[in-house]
Amino acid sequence: MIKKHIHTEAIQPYLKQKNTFPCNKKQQFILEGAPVSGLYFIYEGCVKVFKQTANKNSQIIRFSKNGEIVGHRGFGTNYVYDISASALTDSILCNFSTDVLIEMLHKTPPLMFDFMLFYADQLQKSEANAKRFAQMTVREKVINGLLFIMQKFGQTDSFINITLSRKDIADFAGTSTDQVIRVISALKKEGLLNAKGKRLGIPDVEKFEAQLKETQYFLEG
DNA sequence: GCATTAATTGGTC
DNA sequence: GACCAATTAATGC
Repeated sequence: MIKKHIHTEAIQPYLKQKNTFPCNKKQQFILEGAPVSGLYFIYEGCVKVFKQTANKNSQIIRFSKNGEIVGHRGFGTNYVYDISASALTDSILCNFSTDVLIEMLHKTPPLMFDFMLFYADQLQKSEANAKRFAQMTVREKVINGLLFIMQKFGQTDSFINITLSRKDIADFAGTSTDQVIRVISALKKEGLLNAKGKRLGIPDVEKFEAQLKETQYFLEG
């Protein structure tokens, strides 16, 4: 979204004010409850956005990859971040301070417009999301989650282009690590899933999708 | 290579 | 389906 505008004349001065820094795998760069420090653009890599829940569990809200932004919810009226974010792979991030961002948006209406579309889209997805979670079986949650991850990060040679821990998959699908492992090994036995160590892959997407009953569309996008 | 983490399996409630 | 314990595999240094 920012990328699309990156060559327009008007925003060049602001781009100089961004702070680019590397973020290694597992490193957390947004802490829930911490004061907002602007918005992050993912220049390279993959990132997860999550929320801590009561015990020691967490819920993964969404994944982001290069070209996308994180921390946009802290922008505007919020004083502190209501989510945490950490890198899933070694990444390169750009931080735009809230001030710079505001000015940039004011001076660049097309960018502002794209931001608006982005927010509207996010809202729509999160509403669609909320409905569908409760009545899914564990197996369906896991299948659904894996499908989404595959769709988002893509697959080469029948293996998904990212390696997530079983815990991350569980946090995303809304189950426990135990359950994820059990579903995965069942799917493996059924020949619906490739698994080599931590790497997973879907050999036959159609067959895999067919495991989901009726009204199941993907999470997010 | 060793030490720490993560994955997996099996069992109990 | 949640929780725990024991074993084994993967990973970091």
